[in-house]
Amino acid sequence: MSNPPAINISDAESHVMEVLWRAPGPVVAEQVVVALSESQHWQTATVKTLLNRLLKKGAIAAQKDGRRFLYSAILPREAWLARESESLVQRLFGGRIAPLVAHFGSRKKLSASDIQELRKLIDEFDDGQ
Amino acid sequence: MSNPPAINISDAESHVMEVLWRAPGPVVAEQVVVALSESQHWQTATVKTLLNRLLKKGAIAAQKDGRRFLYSAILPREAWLARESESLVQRLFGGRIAPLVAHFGSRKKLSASDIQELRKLIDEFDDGQ
DNA sequence: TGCTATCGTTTACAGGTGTAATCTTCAGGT
DNA sequence: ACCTGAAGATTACACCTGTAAACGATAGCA
Repeated sequence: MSNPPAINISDAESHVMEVLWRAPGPVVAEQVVVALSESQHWQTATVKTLLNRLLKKGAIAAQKDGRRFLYSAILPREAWLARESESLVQRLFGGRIAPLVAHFGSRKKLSASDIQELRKLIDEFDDGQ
Repeated sequence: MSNPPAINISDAESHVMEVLWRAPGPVVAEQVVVALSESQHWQTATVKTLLNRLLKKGAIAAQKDGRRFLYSAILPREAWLARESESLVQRLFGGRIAPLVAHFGSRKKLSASDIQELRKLIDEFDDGQ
């Protein structure tokens, strides 16, 4: 108990994080803008704001490289996924995923290969312990 | 295409909605306060603010009953669950639930009975089509 | 050495949220 | 016919978000 204060990533910020997570190494602001130019079309200024907010939150780090900065993620994507998904499953389905899966299934969101994949997973869990 | 504008429910608001969804019929504000007094300990005024915001958003309805109002949900819980869970699965796992399930599994969040339940579900989906 | 293109920094600004306090109205009791 | 207490309505207010524009510093070119 008494975890580190828990960093909150807003929706817009998460797009920036995704770029940093995917990048093989530290990136400069402009690279983020370019990487996002397809999905989001944000001004450079917008991305810079987001980078600064993430910095302030401690989700990313910046190291000076001459006149500009190289940004890299500190918060691991895994940790973020864990918090986000667990909190949603908690809020919406009382903490159990089966109802979530049921929900998806009943809305015909599952293809045959999804089902196959799920079955494999479950088999693994099962003999996993 | 061109769905109704999509009602957004904030976190605090969702607790109020849960009360309305659970209630067998319309309820007055004070009942909501009481119902929430365990989990949240909000002042009556806070709950009223939330009820009004939900009204303005069209998520709930109010019918006059003497000097007070009876509130009831308009937005179906099902619709809300659908939007919320699909958007999270989209954002976090590219729209597929298998990785979400894998995630939970790898974090040892699944009990034996969870696994059993999941397996049953999947079997159903499978011959369901 | 002065100008400009480029970075980062600061400021902006409206709308949503969490969390109420305060104001207004009116039904019911004295 | 008042007063009071409960309901709803209005106002508050700080922080977070989305989305930038404006400002300031400075490295490199002319």
